[in-house]
Amino acid sequence: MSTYVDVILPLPLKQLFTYAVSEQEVDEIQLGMRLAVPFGKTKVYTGLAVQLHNQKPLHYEVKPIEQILDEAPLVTKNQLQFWKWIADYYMCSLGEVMKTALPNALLLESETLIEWNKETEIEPEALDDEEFLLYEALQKQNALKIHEVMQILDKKTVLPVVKRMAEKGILILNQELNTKYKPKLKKYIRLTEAYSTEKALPDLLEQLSSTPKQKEALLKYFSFSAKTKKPITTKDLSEKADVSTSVVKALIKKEIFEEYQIKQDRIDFAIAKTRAAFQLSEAQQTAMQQIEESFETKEVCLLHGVTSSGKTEIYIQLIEKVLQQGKQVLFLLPEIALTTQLIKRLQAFFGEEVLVFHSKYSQNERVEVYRHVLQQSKGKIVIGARSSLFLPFSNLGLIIVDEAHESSFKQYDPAPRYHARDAAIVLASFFKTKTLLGSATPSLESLTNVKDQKYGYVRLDKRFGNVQPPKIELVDIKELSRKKQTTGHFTKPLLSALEKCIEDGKQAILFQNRRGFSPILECKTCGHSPQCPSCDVSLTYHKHNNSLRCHYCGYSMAMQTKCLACSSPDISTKGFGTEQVETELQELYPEWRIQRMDHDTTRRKHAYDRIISSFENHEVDVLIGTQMLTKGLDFRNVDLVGVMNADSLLNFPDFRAYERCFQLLVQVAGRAGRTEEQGLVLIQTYNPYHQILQQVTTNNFKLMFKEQMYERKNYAFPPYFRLIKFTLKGRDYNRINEASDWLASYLKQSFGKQVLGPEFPPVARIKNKYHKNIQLKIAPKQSVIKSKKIVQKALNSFEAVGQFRSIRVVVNVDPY
DNA sequence: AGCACGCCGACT
DNA sequence: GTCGGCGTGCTC
Repeated sequence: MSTYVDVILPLPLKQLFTYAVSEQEVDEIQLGMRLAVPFGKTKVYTGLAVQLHNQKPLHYEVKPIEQILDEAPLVTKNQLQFWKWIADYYMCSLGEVMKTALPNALLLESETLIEWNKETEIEPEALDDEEFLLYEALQKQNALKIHEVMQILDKKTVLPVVKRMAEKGILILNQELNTKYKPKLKKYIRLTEAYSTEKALPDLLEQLSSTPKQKEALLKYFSFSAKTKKPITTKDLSEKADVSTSVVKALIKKEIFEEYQIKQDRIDFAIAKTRAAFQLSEAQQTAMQQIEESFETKEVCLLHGVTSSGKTEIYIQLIEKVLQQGKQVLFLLPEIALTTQLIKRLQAFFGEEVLVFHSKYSQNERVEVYRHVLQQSKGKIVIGARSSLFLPFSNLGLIIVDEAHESSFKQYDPAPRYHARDAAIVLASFFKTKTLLGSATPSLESLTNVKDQKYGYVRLDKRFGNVQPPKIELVDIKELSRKKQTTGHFTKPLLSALEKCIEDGKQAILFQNRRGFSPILECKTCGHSPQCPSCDVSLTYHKHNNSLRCHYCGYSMAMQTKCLACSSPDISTKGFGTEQVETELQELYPEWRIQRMDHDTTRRKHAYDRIISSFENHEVDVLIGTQMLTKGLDFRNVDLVGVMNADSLLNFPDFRAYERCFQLLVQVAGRAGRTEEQGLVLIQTYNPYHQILQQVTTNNFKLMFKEQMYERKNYAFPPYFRLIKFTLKGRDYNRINEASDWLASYLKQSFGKQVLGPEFPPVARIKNKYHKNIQLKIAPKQSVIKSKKIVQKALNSFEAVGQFRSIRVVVNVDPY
């Protein structure tokens, strides 16, 4: 008989924890269920049962579990296997994976609630200041949480005070277990039991003969429920019977009707599917066949299709085939592309078979999607951001990763720092199924796998309906500026092209890869520029609220009119962002309708949709934006795309900068001319002869690949070598230096020259913590598993050094 | 991660 | 002299 259960706790701790279970509980517990368990002196956490056994732990007292939270497993065997792979490969704990994998509302956590002890008589005069403050607060509110007490008393260590009061019997402390998920309930009405038989009916009508409106409502109720067999709300009934709601309320009062509640879906499924038949073009059909052929021998296929080549139609056909086999489909997209047209198209076709899952959903909504997937009750197709990999699929038949080159598929913070594209392939293999990667600008990694015959490859290089690719031209800012043919940040060719475009009744997109007004403010007298007090960066000027802000920690201060160092009023700006582009253009053309789309203008939930649809409806002439513009948007009426400054993309201190610049520019260019007329793309730059920019204008993907691969090989970077990046963080500058030197030399014992650094990143201090990086390169011939074992050993030894306890090490496998 | 315990500087 | 800061260690 098993009497112990091992659980995963949603904490960054490596081990499992063992709890005692009673005989009765053993029968109820299945692996994959959640258990509420006590942890430490006060806390209760949600643990996940992963093993039942009867080996009594030797070195500690075992605590019993508190409660079983599920009636059936919430996490499947497949998921657990996937969690283990993620934890292993990305070098993090299972607890961290659990925290990412389960919707937050399923992870309850206990919270100490502080309540007034009503039994004890209190004389407010006898209380000290802090006690009185709490007394006052508890007059207004029944219960306080610890962090609320912290705010009221305005200090961090409140527990001594609270405990003292609890001992005196003034306060009661309660551990509140909050089951966070709350189903949404809606009130309906029905006949009470006394009247729900046929016999009671004549009696009832007789009783209501003197109240015609009530009788009318009752009759309408009968006809409605006979016809539809559906529940009805008070409001609906009163509308149907054309009486006021008070008439229905009166019937409730007479106990003829009663109210009851039904759980509601928060997510609207009321989308009718059309399955409008469409014909694939010849090119699409060939591509489709090639994909299916490649799936016969290979696990992964890369669909390399230029923008608007009609990849979506191919996806739809493939999904349809998988659905016919009764299997599930996972469709992964970068977060930002999720609110767009693609979803609408899939929903229009598949209707309520489509479930959407992304970060703008509330916690409760996510639980509902999770449960639908688990029970396979609704929606066989899940469209979601990277975290939807963790949904409880049981019967997956295909994974599609669209825009597979997107670096946002890599999670950066917190752990697990997984890459959704790579993890998707592993997940698919657990289900013995296939992965399709789609992109207009595939990553060098994926292309290398194609070259090595690991992936299949299908090319779609004709735009759908034979739309011509846009004409791409470079504009030399340096030369034009010498000839005085620039206005602000606009060159003359760009302005004339804009004018022509707007005159023709078309729309234009301007791309500037920086938000805000201008990144750096500089005093012309002394050269000082305002810095963030807790990070090593200059503050960015934001014009709309006249402030200076730090993009790292969010610190903000009012814009200064005088230099903070020398009080000179002569302040100038360096560099420029979307806000400044907007201002300049609006000043030049006051009559144009200009809209900005960046982090700042899309913060609210529907802001993004609103901007997109107003642009689609041609309520806007020029759209100015950051990267956000490049993600899968399909605008029909755009004739011109202008890139304000391509150089800012090239000058990143990162080995992927050129690749990324190429991808970004090709993606931006793809927004132009998606109808019959050929679009124009103008790229402003100081380096028109730069090889990458040349390759963009000639659309020379092959050359770019060849050259970049040569560089990667030369400098031993991915895809040839694998990378693991270590970031050490700590408040003490000297300590961080010592610690990083220690870890680097430890690693060098095994890896020699393959260890780079330690080195301070460009921004060495963020939120008052110093950062220092070490990079480990793993050669193609070296075993990744063995290397990771050595790394783990190094990290364990590092943690054992007492002096380094205050330093956190972040491990990032395959960093982006 | 959170939380308790324990050791030192800024105030009554 | 105490209170409250933070470094250290532990959690089944």
